[in-house]
Amino acid sequence: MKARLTKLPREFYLRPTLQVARDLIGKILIFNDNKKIMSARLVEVEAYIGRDDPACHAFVGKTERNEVMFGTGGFSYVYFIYGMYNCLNVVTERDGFPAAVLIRGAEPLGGIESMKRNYKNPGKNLLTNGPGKLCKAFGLTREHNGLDLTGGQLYLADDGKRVEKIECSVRIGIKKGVDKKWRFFDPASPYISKIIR
DNA sequence: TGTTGGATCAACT
DNA sequence: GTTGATCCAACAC
Repeated sequence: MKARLTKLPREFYLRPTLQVARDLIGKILIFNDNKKIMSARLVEVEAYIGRDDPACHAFVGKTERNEVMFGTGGFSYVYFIYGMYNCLNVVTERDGFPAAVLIRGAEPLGGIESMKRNYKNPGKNLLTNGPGKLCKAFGLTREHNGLDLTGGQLYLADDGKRVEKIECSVRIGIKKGVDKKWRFFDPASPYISKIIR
């Protein structure tokens, strides 16, 4: 726990999306909301690559909503879905290439009390084993769209810990492009949203 | 200007 | 296993 955190540099996000997605497993997501700092270790992500991915928001072209995905990597893309939930994405690759990594699941590390307060409905359910829940726990909304992940408010870091095994599978909850195995997760974690191969 | 459907979650049966 | 909650953006007219 005393391991030194290294904030991921811009270059990390500018690499091929699938590589970034795989490397994000085991990294730490940190969010500073002016009061408390919350952090969680990523255990599940999915890649969305505009060019040949019909499930990606950017597939149909650039719009006001997905604008950030077309920009330079290393920015947040938060969108609202199903009228109730936000999902957090990390934009990847260079300017003009639309791609992002959806954060689906994470293990809470710090600021758990803040997460519970944000979530309001503690219950026996896990706080962060799903994209919508994760955003609710962190208090992320569309207001956090387009944040620079190399800044101080929202960013990702490496604590030097290596995940023993990373598995991949088809993505979840989409209806197009389901043949692509672009979901990466840590099979040893209880915080993955679902087990599929 | 109106309609429709979505990268979800939780509460039911 | 199925369904309701509920907002925004894309598309058709």
